Amino acid sequence: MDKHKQDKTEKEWYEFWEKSGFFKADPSLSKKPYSLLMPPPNVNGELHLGHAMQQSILDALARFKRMQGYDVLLLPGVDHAGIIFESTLNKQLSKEGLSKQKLGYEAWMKRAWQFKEDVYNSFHKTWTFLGISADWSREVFTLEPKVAKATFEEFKTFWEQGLLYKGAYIIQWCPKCGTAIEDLEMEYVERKDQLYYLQYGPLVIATTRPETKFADTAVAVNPKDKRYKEYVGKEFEIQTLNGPRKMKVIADDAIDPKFGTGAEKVTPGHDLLDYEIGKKHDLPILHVINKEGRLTELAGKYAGMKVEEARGAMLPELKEKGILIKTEDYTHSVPVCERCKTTVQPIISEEWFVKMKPLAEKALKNLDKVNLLPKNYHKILTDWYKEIHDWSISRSLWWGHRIPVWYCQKCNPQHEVSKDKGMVISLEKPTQKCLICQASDWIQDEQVLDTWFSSGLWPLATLGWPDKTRELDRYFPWDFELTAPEIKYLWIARQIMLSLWFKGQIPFKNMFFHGTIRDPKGQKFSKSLGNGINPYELVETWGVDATRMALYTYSAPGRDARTSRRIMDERCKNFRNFGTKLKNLHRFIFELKPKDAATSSDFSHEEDTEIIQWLNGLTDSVTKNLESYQLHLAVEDLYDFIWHKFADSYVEWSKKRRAEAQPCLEYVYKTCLELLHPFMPFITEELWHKLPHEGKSIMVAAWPEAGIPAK
RNA sequence: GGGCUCAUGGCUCAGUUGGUUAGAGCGUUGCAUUCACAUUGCAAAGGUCCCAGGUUCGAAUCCUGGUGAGCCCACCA
Repeated sequence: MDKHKQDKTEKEWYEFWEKSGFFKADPSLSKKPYSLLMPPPNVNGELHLGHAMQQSILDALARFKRMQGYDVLLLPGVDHAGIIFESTLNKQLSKEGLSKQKLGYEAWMKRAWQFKEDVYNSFHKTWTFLGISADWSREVFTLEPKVAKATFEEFKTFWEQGLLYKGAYIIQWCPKCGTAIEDLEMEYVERKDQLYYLQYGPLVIATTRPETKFADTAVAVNPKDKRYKEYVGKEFEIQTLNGPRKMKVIADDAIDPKFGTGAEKVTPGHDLLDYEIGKKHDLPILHVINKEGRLTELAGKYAGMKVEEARGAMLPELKEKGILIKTEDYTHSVPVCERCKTTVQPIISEEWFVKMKPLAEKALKNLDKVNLLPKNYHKILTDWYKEIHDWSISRSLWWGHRIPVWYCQKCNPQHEVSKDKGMVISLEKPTQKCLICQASDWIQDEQVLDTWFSSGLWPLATLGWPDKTRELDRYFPWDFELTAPEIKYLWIARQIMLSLWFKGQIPFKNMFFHGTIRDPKGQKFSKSLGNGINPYELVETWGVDATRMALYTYSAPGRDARTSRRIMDERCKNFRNFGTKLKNLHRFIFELKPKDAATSSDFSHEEDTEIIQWLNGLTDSVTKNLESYQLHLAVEDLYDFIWHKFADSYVEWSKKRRAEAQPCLEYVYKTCLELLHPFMPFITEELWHKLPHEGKSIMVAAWPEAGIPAK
């Protein structure tokens, strides 16, 4: 062994693999395909420990299947992540004293693409140092033309099938992000507020939001509530800050008689429940909150104030006019934007929607064709599909796929949406004339599509759909896909619906939900809490292979993990030591090989038989556990075998018959490296190269099979 | 208000379809060391597998109830 030969660095090995073309899918007909789809991380911020685990899992499976002789496609990509991308970029801009408005569309877009490029490069660095063996030649970004084409097809098809509609509905609006968001993009925070009791004619109602009083159009009670029976259907004059107004008392089942006084003000313009009540009772809709979260002219002298500001400002007047009877402390959950934590305002806005019921029904019928891990996700998704509601797909952002709808300026200045209005569905500016008025003055819908509208097509768009490509034929449905649990509805449920709807097939055969890595208290890691662990630092301290191994120990499907930098260090250190063990074994077996070492053996010595039997057991269990995606078990078995059974037991025994045991030592050692390669790609490659071997790399060595080795 | 998941030695976690003295790593204690490896080896201590019932020849594992923790969903005015 040439001791002076410098070992390759991890970066050099990575380049060697990449240059050798080992990462590329090889659609030659002789090999069976195995496809894995990388969940595209958001181009925003850095990859965290969860990403590192997710991608290490993908990589282990890809390497395993490759060694088994499959044509493996591990397709990588990145998501443009509309809302969170804009919010991050705009935050950055505001630090420079800039803003979206100040820059204007063109300049902002330029900055956006630059920002995207920076994040992209940092992702690539992370992927490289983690050793991810993805086919980079097929990498996809969700804003590229390929995805635009697929998204357009999706939109157009929905339109033709009558599943798409646009209209003014009550939606959740984030004043800070300046866009509609979905329920799924909101979270609730507990807040201590006041419950205000207000006089409404003869009744007293309780509300946390007195500022919406300006937009009330009725008072409602429960029809079974005896206290108020006599008032129902009657109209009363009530005192408001803009003078007296007439208002009707209506009865609706949705009112909880136990809340407050049992009587409620109804504000159809700014409350989801009230909107429904308003629809049923044909109430007018008033707007007192605008899209910036400020009160409208309807609020008189309070117009222009922010919601919470106005609430405080109007209290003295309410009290003075005798409208405010009393206040109570009240703790409740307030909906905030998941991205920027701003209080969400329900308002009426013109948005696009997709009718989801038929898609959900199809998904329900086919869900059992997807192997969901852990399998209780079957019920979780089923329950969601059963109660699906329409998908609000428009966002008032710049970063995203523009809605491919063009309005005729001349005959449809209101941008109305209907088959007999001047509008065209088209990706590019239409060249034809308006069918209604013969003009050709087109203007595109200003909004962009929800990120998930394109991400939902990820399994299809990445393979070139709607074109009938060879890749789509060969790699779809995907053999394996994995994700974090928090996007099970936003992403997974939708991928299933969309694939079934457009392709008639499930998108993936195996769907793996990994757990969430949390801090010791069980909280999620987050930038704001500052409790994050940077995978970079772990890799720098302990090496990639050790870090990957530590992550695999947390990879049991559906299991959350609690950890800390200290615990990660502990685990990483352990596997770093394991790596050292491997190197020392190599030294013992190969560098200190006795001169009279046997060159062949029938492995009939009882110690040889024993270790080979154990090794066969290991091969079977690692193979089985990889095939059932239980990487944590495979890693445990490998560790136990190599350290305790092989090094501590067999190698010790072998010392008394060192020369004779050589073939068995070599055989067991080499097999171990191969079994370990999917998990610890770098060290196994480095050591394997120092062994007598056939082939260019352990990456393309054949996966071991249990059995008596050939003599 | 519904639903899901978890509860195993000081800490972080394994434990396949119920089957002999319940495992690992870290930590702790003792011993060893010119031996491939102190980034080591050997050994030891440490668990009524949350509680109470039930099914079974047999339960950490299955069922019921309870307690505690976490998560998800829902139009908490």
